[in-house]
Amino acid sequence: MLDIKLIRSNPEKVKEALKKRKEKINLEGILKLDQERRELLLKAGALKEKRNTVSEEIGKLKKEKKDAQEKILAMKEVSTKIKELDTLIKKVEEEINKTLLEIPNIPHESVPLGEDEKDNTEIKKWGEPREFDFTPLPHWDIGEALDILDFEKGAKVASARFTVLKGMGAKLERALINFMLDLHTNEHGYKEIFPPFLVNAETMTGTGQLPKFESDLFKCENGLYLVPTAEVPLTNLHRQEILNDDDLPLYYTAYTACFRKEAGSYGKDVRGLIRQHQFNKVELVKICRPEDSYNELEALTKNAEEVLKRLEIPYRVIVLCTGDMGFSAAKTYCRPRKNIERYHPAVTVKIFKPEEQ
RNA sequence: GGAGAGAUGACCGAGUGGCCGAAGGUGGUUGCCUGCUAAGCAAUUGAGCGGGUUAAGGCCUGCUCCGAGGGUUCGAAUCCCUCUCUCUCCGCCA
Repeated sequence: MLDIKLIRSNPEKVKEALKKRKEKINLEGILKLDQERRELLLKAGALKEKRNTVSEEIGKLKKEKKDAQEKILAMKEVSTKIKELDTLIKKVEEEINKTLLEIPNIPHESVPLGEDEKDNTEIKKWGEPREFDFTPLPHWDIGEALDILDFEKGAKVASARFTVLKGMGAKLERALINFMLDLHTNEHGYKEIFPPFLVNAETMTGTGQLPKFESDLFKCENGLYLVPTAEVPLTNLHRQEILNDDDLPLYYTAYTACFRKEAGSYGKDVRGLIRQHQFNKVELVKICRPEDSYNELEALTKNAEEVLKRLEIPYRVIVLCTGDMGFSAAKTYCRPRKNIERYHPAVTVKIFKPEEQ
């Protein structure tokens, strides 16, 4: 969420950012509300000052056993007015806050301008895709053939977009989680965290999932939400805390299962493990000084790339354009769900060999 | 689920209607001292939101904040109601 002060003092910059992101949000409205709020604050403040001083006088008069009735009556009226103003201020503030939560982050200047996926820029490619002298099968066929993936059972015990891992498939999943956590904790200096998989609404708001993207989340009856990524509990570990400069930067890594409703994706990626309601992820989060954040992002991306290098999976890193970035991002190397893009022989050949399309 | 206790500043901890943004201590910062030495002395040290002023650092000023929200009152950390969280004991489940 952007600071209202930034918008107030630098409206052109914010307008520019919104334009880049293809967001149609009217800043004039919020600026007017902000102005209104400050005017009301001034009025209420003056009345409160009066109430405070006169109330003190009343206290003194009473102590001296003098009559204070007149002043009490006058203050009664003032109090009523204050109450009215306070109610109004609260209403205006709620309105401002609501609008602020709808405004996305300002893109970093290095982010390419663009509309959508097709305008993302590739900045790095690693590894040679393997050559096959046959047509490779997609993972869902191989997985079922090996009896390590079972999509039908997933649908049976839960629903579509759930998968049961069996035997070596389950072991492989567990091994990958351990491999990544070990790598990031032993060699990259991250602290391992095991956070709750369910979080409250404040936490979801802290990372920008709420209020705008509630329909993407699974919500429990008691009001808690299933985490869509470990980023949510990790970044919220320090929500509304003032961190000591000496303690920065903080590097956290965590495994969680991730839960996403995938609303509006009917018919997309219906096969295989690409778009699941539940999947496993090892997340990297850094909390650092603002001036260091872009360097830290570069280092973090390298840490993530290391996983793919060691697994010998060819990949490419793309920087998302302004139109394709996530709501609260200022710069991203990840598309949702794809992160650093890997080479899947049967699925992503085109990305790696565009000339053969 | 039942019974009880509690929530105050970075931390500990006083405070039951006006003189409390809040005693005292710890910690932090600054200065002094330098043969009682992992010490002593002194000063200083919360935040948010506004307003004024300044080239700026800053300075002046108002309001709000004692878990959250509401209420009583001229006036609430202090009284009343609701909620949340923490702790202890009992039960239940595993």
